[in-house]
Amino acid sequence: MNLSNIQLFNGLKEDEITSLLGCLNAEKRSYKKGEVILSEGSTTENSGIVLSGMVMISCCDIWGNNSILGNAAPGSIFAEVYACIPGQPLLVTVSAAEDTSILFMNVGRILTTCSNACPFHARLARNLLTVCAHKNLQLSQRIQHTSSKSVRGRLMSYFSECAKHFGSNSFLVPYNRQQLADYLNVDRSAMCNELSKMQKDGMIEYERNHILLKD
Amino acid sequence: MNLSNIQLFNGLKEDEITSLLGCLNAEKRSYKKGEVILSEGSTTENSGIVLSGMVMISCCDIWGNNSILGNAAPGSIFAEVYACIPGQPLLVTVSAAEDTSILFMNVGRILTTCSNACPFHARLARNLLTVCAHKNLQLSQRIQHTSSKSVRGRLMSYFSECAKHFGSNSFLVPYNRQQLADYLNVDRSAMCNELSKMQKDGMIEYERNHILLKD
DNA sequence: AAATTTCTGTTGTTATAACAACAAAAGGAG
DNA sequence: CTCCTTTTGTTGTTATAACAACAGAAATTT
Repeated sequence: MNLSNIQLFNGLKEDEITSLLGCLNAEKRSYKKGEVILSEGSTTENSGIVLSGMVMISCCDIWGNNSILGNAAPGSIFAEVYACIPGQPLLVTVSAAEDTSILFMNVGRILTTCSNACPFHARLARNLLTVCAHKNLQLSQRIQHTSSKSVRGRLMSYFSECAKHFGSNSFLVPYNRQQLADYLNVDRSAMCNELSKMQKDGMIEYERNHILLKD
Repeated sequence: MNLSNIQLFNGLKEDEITSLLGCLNAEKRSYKKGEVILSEGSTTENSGIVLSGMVMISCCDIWGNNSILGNAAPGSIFAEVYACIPGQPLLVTVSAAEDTSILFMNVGRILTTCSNACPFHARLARNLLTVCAHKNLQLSQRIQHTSSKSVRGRLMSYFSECAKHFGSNSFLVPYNRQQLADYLNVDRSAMCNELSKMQKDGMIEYERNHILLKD
C-alpha cells in the first residue's frame, strides 16, 4: 500500500507524510485472520490504516446477535471516530477478516496538542473530516440496506449499491455468506435460499461471490 | 435557543458567533409540522441548526419502506455531512416532526475559501469534526438497536440506551409509535403488541411515551 | 363543546424468516 | 492424494413478525 494513495493523506507529499508519521507515533502491526484488533468497550487513542488484508467492523449485543457494520480495505482508516472523541469506549469490534497489517497512529493528537508544530496538520484535519463524513454515508447506506423487511429487498438494495459502486452489473461481494447475512441482519440459510430463488426468478445470476444483476 | 449552547459553537463567545453567522450566510427559516426541509437526492451547501421544534431524518426506498435514522432536537445540527462533501446528493430526507425553526448556514465554506479570514474558523472546524464523529456514533447505535431479529430485542436495546442516556430507568421516548417502529424497522402494530406483552411480563411499564424499565 | 383527525392498542390470519440439520462443494494441511 | 475444515446450498418445521381491520383514546380544529 502506497501511503500517498491513502484518503487521509490526500494532498500531502511523500516527505510530508513521513514527517507526519513521526508526529503521530505511527506504528505497524500484523494480525492473523480472525484476530481481534480492537474490542468493543475498550478505549483507544489510535486509529488504524489498513495497509494490506481486510478488517471487519462488527458489534455483538448481549444476546449474541452479531452485526457487521462494514469493512475496511487497504487504504481505509478505522476507529477515527474514537480518535475524535477522547475517552469514548468503542461501540464496535474490529477484527481481521484475513491476514492483515495495520498502521496505527494517534490521529487525535492533531486536534489537541501542537496544532501548528507541523505545517501539514491543517490539511490532515480537513482530510479527517472528509473521511469521517464518508464513514457517515457508509453507515447511512448500511441502514438503508436493512430497511426492507424482506430478505430479497435487503439483497436487492445492497446489490444495487454494489453495481453502482463498481459501475457494472457484474461485481464481487467482499463478504462470504455468513458475513453478508450479518451485514444485512438476516439468517444465512434463509439468505442462501432467497439467493437461489432470485436466480430462478431471473433477477440475478451468481457463482459464489460473483454476482450478476440482471436488467 | 441560545446560540452559545450549540455544540457547533462550543468554546466561542457570543460576538465571535455573531461574526461567524455573517461569514457563513446564516439564514433563519420556519417549517410547519410535516413539511419537508431537505429532500433525498437533492444537493445542498447548507447545514441546518434546529432552533426550536424537532426534525426527523429518514429515508424511503423504492418500495416505500420508510426508515427513520434519527432526530435532531434544538441545538443539534443536520446535513453537516453534505456540507463536508460538496456535491454529494442527500441519502436522507429531513422533515419537521413539529413546527420548527431552522438556522441554515454554509458550514462547508470553512473548509474551502478564506480559511484564515475569520480567526474562529479553526475552532469551528474542530467542532464540526466532533459533531460529525458524534453523528457517527448515533448511526452505529441505531444499527445496534436493529441488530436483534425480534421486536422485543430491538425495543430492549433501544430502551436500555434511553435509560443510560437519561440516567434513569424512567424516560420519555422522543418518537410516537409509528416513528419508533420506523426507527426500529418493525411493524407498528406488532410493536404495540409486543409492548403490551412486555408489560404483562413485568419488564416495563408504560403510559404513552413515558417508559419505565424494570430492574 | 362538538366534530374531525390522528394516534394507540387489540385481534386474527397469513406469509415468511428463523432455525435446525444435513449434504455437497471448496479450500487447506499434511 | 487424502484427510480435515470451512463454506455454501438445500429441505422441512416452527415461531413470529407483517399485515389488515377495527375500536377506543387523545389531540386538534372549528
